[in-house]
Amino acid sequence: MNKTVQRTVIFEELHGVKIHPTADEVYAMARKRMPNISIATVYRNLETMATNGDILRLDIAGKRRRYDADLSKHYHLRCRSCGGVSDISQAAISQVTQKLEKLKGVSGIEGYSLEFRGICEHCQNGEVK
Amino acid sequence: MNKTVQRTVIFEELHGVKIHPTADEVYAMARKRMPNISIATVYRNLETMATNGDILRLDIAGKRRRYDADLSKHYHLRCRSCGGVSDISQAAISQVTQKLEKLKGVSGIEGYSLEFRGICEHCQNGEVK
DNA sequence: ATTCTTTTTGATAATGATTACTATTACTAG
DNA sequence: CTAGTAATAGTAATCATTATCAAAAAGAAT
Ligand SMILES: [Mn+2]
Ligand SMILES: [Mn+2]
Ligand SMILES: [Zn+2]
Ligand SMILES: [Zn+2]
Repeated sequence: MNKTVQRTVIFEELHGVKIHPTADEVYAMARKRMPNISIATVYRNLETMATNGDILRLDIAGKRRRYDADLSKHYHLRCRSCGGVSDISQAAISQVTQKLEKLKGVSGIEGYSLEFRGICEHCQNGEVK
Repeated sequence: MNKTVQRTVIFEELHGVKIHPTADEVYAMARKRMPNISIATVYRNLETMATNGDILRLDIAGKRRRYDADLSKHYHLRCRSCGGVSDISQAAISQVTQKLEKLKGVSGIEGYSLEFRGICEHCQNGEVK
């Protein structure tokens, strides 16, 4: 992992925002400091950083991929209208959801999805799919 | 919503399997009964049925979209290795997860994702993004 | 500092899933 | 049956992401 100006700019720009930007949005931010940076460089580095655990990759439900420089454990609220992502702290999550159920009209929260990840029975047994 | 043979075939094929197929997989199944059916027809009808609430659309984490004819409330296990989806009943879910944490080696479950859906503060206030 | 080796970049092409388009065909009400 | 509407087959377009690759930059070794 060599140090490059591009890498630094991408990392810093991602750290400077709270909007959980897409690659395109990071690209737009980076271009202001580095007009010749390539969109491919942005995609490539965001993926590398995410793989290395330096940033979070937010892969959700058919929408564009977003990235998060905040590595602390927390949850996200995705807006059905604008597609944006905002944070929900882990500490607040259970309290919030219980209260939200009772406070109608105060919040737009409409539901949540729970997805388990792992290795299925077939793969555990080495069967071909 | 007219009745068409294609619609019936797609619906029946989806009901006949437990694998939560992708559009491609439904297409492959449907072709056996109707060799000239178009992939576009499969995509179109699966989307329409999902929108109408006749089937479930399983949009998960950057993977291909899958569909489920089982409308009962239940959860899914997605395999990291093959990408397949299998069911977890709602009744079993909390018991299972607690027990799985203690039974190492017996299950491949490695984590889960929780995503909230709703309208964010900005959109609730009618602000442009 | 100079050369060599490896990594990274920028530009662009390719990919792959989904969606859009359109002329033709199938439904369905009357 | 016929007119009017909806759906289909075939294919093109879209769009986010990946892949490719020659040129440039970074790091290591002299
Ligand atoms: Mn976050
Ligand atoms: Mn299911
Ligand atoms: Zn919003
Ligand atoms: Zn599997």
